[in-house]
Amino acid sequence: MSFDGQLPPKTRLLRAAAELLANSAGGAVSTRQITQLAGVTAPTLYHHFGDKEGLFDAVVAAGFEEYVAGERDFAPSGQPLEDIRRMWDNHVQFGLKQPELYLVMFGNIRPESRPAVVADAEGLMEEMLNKAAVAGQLDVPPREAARSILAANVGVTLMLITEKAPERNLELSAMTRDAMIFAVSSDQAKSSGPEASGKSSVVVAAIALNAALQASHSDQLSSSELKLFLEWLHRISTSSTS
Amino acid sequence: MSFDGQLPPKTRLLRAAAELLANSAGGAVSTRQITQLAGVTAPTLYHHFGDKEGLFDAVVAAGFEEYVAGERDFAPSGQPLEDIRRMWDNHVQFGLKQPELYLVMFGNIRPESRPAVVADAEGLMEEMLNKAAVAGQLDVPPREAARSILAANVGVTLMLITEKAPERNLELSAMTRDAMIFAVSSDQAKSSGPEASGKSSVVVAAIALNAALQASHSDQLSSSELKLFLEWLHRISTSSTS
DNA sequence: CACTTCATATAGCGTTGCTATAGGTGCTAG
DNA sequence: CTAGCACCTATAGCAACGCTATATGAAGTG
Repeated sequence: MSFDGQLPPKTRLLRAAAELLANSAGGAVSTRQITQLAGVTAPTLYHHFGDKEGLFDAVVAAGFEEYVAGERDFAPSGQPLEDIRRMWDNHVQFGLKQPELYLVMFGNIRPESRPAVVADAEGLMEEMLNKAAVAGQLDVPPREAARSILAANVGVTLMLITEKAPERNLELSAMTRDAMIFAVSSDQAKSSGPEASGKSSVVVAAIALNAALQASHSDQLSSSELKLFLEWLHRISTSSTS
Repeated sequence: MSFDGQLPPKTRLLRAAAELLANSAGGAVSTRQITQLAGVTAPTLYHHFGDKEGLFDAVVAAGFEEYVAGERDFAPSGQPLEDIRRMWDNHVQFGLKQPELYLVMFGNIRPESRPAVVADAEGLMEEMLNKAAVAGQLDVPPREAARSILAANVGVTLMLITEKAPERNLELSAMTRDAMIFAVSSDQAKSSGPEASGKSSVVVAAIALNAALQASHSDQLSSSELKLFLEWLHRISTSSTS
């Protein structure tokens, strides 16, 4: 698993860094690890990339290409807002598939220094939202809408990454996504789009009862009865109308 | 500006770390800086906090106290959803006022390791949302709503932190906030808004659910389950609890 | 061949987080 | 009073870190 091949040292460094980053379960990656895996010594790294951060920026740039490629693959749909939905999902998928790379791109942020990648991602989304605006489906200027949606998108992705894979609840993403898209949509788009949250009053009432029961300690049911009762309540509460 | 006073070394270390962290424009803070400012040598730090991360956790814990205190100061309003709105704004304000501390708390995340502070913040918000659910103002289970809102809240705050102060657009926060709260609100809360009396009790909720269940034909429970469920519901509805 | 330019290596600087070991301090027991 | 015993802190230093001053090799050009 070494990159001592015939490739130029610059490429070997990039690949070594990317691989170590991907497998570095949260821990830091040292320049010595990278140069050793690349079969190169330290000055070579600094000759080509200036810094450790320069190298990581290059890795991020490569990762961003992949990200953008994924975003652009979804575009044929005639409905811009549907495309935004797919951009959101693609963003989340990218983050979950390469969490370490994602954290370098959108996570480790420093105040007052705006990573270029964020601005690019924002531009990408704004571009798409522009089409929606042209079609009269937007209720908010595209730039503001893009910033808002992207902020929520990043927040959700970061939260999902911190969860262990088996218990990841993608419902969180879907719900937040629809909420944001709905919020920037014009009335026209709202009525025609995927039917607004048609939650039945049953669900609302069940949720309310569930919360009320847990707040007050009713003694009308035995503990075993209550347990089963709450389980059913939960089933009703979470019956999503998709 | 040194903490060589009569305070115990543990306290001096905490204050020194907090101060250096607050003024470290994104750069790393070394243990040597901290111990020097605290007027203490290295082993003292490791005796009290185990390692550097332990110290930072302690600083975060202190910062979290402040955060929670801010969140709890807004609570008297009888309208839970309005309180959620204030929690959101307080969260953003906290992040902007102490960006470095905020980044340590919610930023530098490692995959598959959930910082305790996030879980706590989530619990705080869920608690408040529970009240909204009791009042029948929620369209989504409180836990899911809390996770979703908090995720967006963190995303927005991180995005605002990366912007230079003079050009920060708080409209981004307000817009995203309202979108998220609107999305989890029940129709009742949406339309009536301030009207809804927060007097809903277990009994009222049970009655509402009973009526709703009989009006619609939910298929989440089998017929036998439903029968027993309704019987229990009746028992709760007719109870004379406080 | 002389000369420049680019790319890589040797060796080491200063700093980092952390610790093995020892010494000082204040307590209670005899 | 003193012996012992925790508790706390300091001296000194290790291994690993990011990075670089300097030197060596390879390749192209006059």
